[in-house]
Amino acid sequence: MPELPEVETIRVALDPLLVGRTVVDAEAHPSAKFASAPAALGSTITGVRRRGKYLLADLRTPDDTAAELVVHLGMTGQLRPDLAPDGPHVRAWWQMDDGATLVFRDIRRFGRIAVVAAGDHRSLPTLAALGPEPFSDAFTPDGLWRALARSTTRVKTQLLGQRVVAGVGNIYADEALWRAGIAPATRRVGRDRATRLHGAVRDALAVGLANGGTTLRDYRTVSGEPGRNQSALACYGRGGLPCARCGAVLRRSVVDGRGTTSCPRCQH
DNA sequence: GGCTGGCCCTGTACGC
DNA sequence: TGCGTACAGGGCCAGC
Repeated sequence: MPELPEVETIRVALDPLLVGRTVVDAEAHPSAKFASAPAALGSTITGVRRRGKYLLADLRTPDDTAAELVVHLGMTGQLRPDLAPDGPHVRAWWQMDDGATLVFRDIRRFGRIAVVAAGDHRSLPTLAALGPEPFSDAFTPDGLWRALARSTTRVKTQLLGQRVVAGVGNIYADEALWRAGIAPATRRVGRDRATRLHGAVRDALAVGLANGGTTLRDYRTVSGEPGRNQSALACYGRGGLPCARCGAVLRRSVVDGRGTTSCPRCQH
């Protein structure tokens, strides 16, 4: 499930392959989630950015206007130049003027593709309302505390909601809450705990980024390699195993419908 | 306006 | 071996 570290790893690899290239052919699955991919036809890619879990390719269209190709990888999405466009689970592809073809493969079809006018994210409400980037100056301990205090929703669900901070999914939410010593179902987070959580979010994401992302099943880098962060996880997916901090058995539970692992002793 | 829960989607694991 | 069922979960939306 690609979260910020996985999407950023993909972005870094795609940037040199795509910037300066013009899309000369494209095709998409008829589903409304993917059907607008060919709208990038004729456009030149001028940059590849990331916002939260969204990849944004800046486009200069044939009539010289600015647009964006927005890609969300969902749970099983991959962007690969080494896959055949007619292969299984391919939902879209774009052929570039250098002959390379970027293929979007998405087994479960939870991904999404949109071509929009630059900055016009009205058709993507989560992107439009995205919170601060976790490594930006806009993400502060005080801002996180205030954002969390505005709601009584469980802290893990708030992290997953993308509004208090962008780019955190189920894996890194569990990891960050474990690092901060906060129980995932907590509804009230005070200033001190928000400060701990702020650092923990950054730390968990930074480790994931340094390891090229977490591969549990489907995530692959642009070159098809798995990430290396799965062996660095302290909490997510380790239910039934001892907590690396206190030795208690990590507990598997469901928080607002999401599978969750936490330590019953050191996460309060 | 905030919150909750259901839906989408398909491969895998598991029980019978 | 084959079938049916549960489960995984990010984003969106309807309903309260």
